[in-house]
Amino acid sequence: MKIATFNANSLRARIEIVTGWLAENRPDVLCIQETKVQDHDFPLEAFENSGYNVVFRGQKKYNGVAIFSNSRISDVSFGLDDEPKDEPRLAKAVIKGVTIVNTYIPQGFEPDSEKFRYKLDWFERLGRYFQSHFKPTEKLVWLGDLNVAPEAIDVHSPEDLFGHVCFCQEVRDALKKVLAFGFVDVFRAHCTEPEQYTFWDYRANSLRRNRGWRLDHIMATKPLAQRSTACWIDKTPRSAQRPSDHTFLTAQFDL
DNA sequence: ATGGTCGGCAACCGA
Repeated sequence: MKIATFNANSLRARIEIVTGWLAENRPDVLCIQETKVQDHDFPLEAFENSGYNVVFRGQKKYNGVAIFSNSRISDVSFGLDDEPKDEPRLAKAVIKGVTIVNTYIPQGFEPDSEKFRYKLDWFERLGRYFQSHFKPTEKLVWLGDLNVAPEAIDVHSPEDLFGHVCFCQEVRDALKKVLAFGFVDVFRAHCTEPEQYTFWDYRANSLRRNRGWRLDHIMATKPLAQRSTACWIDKTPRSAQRPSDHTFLTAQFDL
């Protein structure tokens, strides 16, 4: 079973990238973040002949999540339990007996901002969400744009970025606390190499200089992680009309 | 050098 994640930064702007990648790679599940489309404008027609079902929740301009699958999608819900639920940031579903939680975690703006406090709270609330709905012994995947680089190896310049909202100690501790539920970082379980990035800022020519970050993740509970056989990063083709600043991250499970 | 570039969507916000 192949499970993948991609931050689209507008699904409509990158529809050919997504349909093309699906056709070529045929994952069982593809989770998307930052669809940036309201539900009544979701580009369903583009996927009509793709062989994929899709569930989604969006809003105007920002955020938005979607789950694609070539199998039946059941037990669908959106958002955290308490207010603000942030439905366009969390999609949950069960596919082939695996529970999928697809999140677009708030980016956090700057360390001294209200938005960063909101981000840290979001991790706390997500930790409670996992505790109250699931057990670490079940087949559960938490994936998406988590907006955290877990370790120094996961950013291009750890010394320079230590105060950043996606790398500072507070946010890494917040991530660790959620992972303590019983999640394994599937990519790192298979690859310990440095410079394995999933995101490059559009600004400052960061892709050319490989000034990247590993912010997109596939976390799996131990029983599931033990069955993972590979995990890899596909860069979106820069030759595409509209390339993306994020990659497709895929995990393969022997299920 | 504390900038830069995208996307949405119509003046800036968010990343």
